[in-house]
Amino acid sequence: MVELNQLVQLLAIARCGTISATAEQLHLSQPALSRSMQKLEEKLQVTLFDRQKNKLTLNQTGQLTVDQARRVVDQARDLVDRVRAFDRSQRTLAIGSCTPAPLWELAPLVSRLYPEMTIASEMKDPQDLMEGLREGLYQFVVLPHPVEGEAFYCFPFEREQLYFSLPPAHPLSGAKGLYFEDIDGESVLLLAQIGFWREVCRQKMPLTRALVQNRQEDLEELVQASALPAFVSDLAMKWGGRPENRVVIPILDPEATALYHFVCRREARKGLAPLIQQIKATMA
Amino acid sequence: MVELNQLVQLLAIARCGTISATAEQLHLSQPALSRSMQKLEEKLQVTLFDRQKNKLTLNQTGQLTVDQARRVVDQARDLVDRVRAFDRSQRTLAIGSCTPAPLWELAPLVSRLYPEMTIASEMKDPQDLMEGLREGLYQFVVLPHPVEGEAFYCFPFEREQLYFSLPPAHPLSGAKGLYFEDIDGESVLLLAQIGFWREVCRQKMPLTRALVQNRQEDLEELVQASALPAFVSDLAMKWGGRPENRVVIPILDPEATALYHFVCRREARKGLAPLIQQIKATMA
DNA sequence: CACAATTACGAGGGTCGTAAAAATG
DNA sequence: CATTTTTACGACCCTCGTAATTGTG
Repeated sequence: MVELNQLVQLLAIARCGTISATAEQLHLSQPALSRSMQKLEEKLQVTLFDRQKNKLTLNQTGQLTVDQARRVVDQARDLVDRVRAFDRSQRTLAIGSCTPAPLWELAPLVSRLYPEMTIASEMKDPQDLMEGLREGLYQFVVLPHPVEGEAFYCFPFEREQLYFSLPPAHPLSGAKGLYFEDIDGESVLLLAQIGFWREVCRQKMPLTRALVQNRQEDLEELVQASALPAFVSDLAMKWGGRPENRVVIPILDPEATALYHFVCRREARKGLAPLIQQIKATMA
Repeated sequence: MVELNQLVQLLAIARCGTISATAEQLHLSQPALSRSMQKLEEKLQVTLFDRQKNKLTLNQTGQLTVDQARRVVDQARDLVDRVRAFDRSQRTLAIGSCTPAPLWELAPLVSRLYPEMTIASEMKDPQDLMEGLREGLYQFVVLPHPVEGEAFYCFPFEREQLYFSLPPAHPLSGAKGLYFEDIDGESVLLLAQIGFWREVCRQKMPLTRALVQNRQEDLEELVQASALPAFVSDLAMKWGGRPENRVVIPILDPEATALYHFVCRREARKGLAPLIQQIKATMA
């Protein structure tokens, strides 16, 4: 059997032209490379080079060997990449969610149940999530609606209620409840990574300009420093506390309430059984 | 870069099941193989086996690696085969001929002109010869007819005349010339390796039973020991002498005369130029 | 004379086999 | 107790680098 090493060296020679230049590029001495190619020729029982004392060029057989070697070496490299990627995918549990809130509860739960796994979470549109689930990109996803069909297993597990966060001086700060359209048209402070809620906001408050902040801290500072409306939710307050110096008013539209559904492929249900059991026990 | 060696060993383990059995099959000690797989895992930065102190089985990543390794190893083996085959084809000059006679003259000529080449000659139907020429199986072929078309280079270079070889006691032994049909119906002695002539014989003497001999010596002995008709040709007599105790009578049908044509692919003409020149000089 | 390739030779690293240990059915 | 895997250790081979040789532009 030929050595991959020697094939790589042969490819390098085909690139560089001379043994000396190649040896330098490979961090090898010329004699070593020269002998290595002689060994390769012995193994193949074939002459690969035209040797003219001073000059060395690939002959026709050598050219063919280069072509063949390229395929083998590429495939060997692919092997390494694929094996590592597969191994990584074996050790990672990828979760897709339409909003951040469910992950706050789910992530600790998952990492406690599968301590050897690395948890990867991602936020996407519900549509992309379903596609990713079909392709095996996610072990499970969280959607704001149920999923029909034999191919999937699905159950609701958590509810999130959206609120307006208004400064006390705001004209509507005394209301017991508000609708999206009550605030529509005012500029609103928004966090970037809110997933699905971003779309709800666009739909229900088409006239509003969203002042999107990438970082949580920046948002909080602006909430304190400005008189602009913002959003919070029951889950956000549960994990992050109530915003200071703000009145919190529930939004009465049905779109302001999301019922999150756990969705996985039917085949994956068995492997996720302990997690599913735990979710149902914790959140029911 | 992984070692092909290790991949081969991994494949063997996948076949044999245990390290011990595999080591024996590979003529290796168990410890050596065990360490080799550990090295492979280190190289890949991946765990390939479930180890249970006493037992060792491929895990999922291992299975994937086996699949990938099979492809790489197969391709590496193909490389060796293809390179050797190509190298051999570079050093062999393959001639296809429809009958043996042209080779008697051609073979020495070719081997003198290309002393580093090994000469391979083969006898086939004209149809197969043309196909082989197109596929590159032959550098050139000898046909009993010209070939049209831009893709080929073709010229006639030798003529062969067929004779009946009859015992003096044969009723027709006094004839100055004979036709195939004069003998048709009699059993005839024939040599196996006469290529194209065999077909001519079948066409022109449909009633005759051919007593085919595989070896030249056997034929000669039977020609002497029997009263059966046989064939010779001017070329055969030129190289092998006249048959003893036989009268030789020319066959008058036009099919009993073959005009041999040299045919090569147009692209190959340049490489064969010295040979073509020599043939034209010698045989014209 | 600079440069390219090959040959000669000693040093170092890697792989092998034997021996021993640990664990299982 | 036989079987399987892993660890320990010494021997050997193989490849590497340095140095020297040969040949070319």
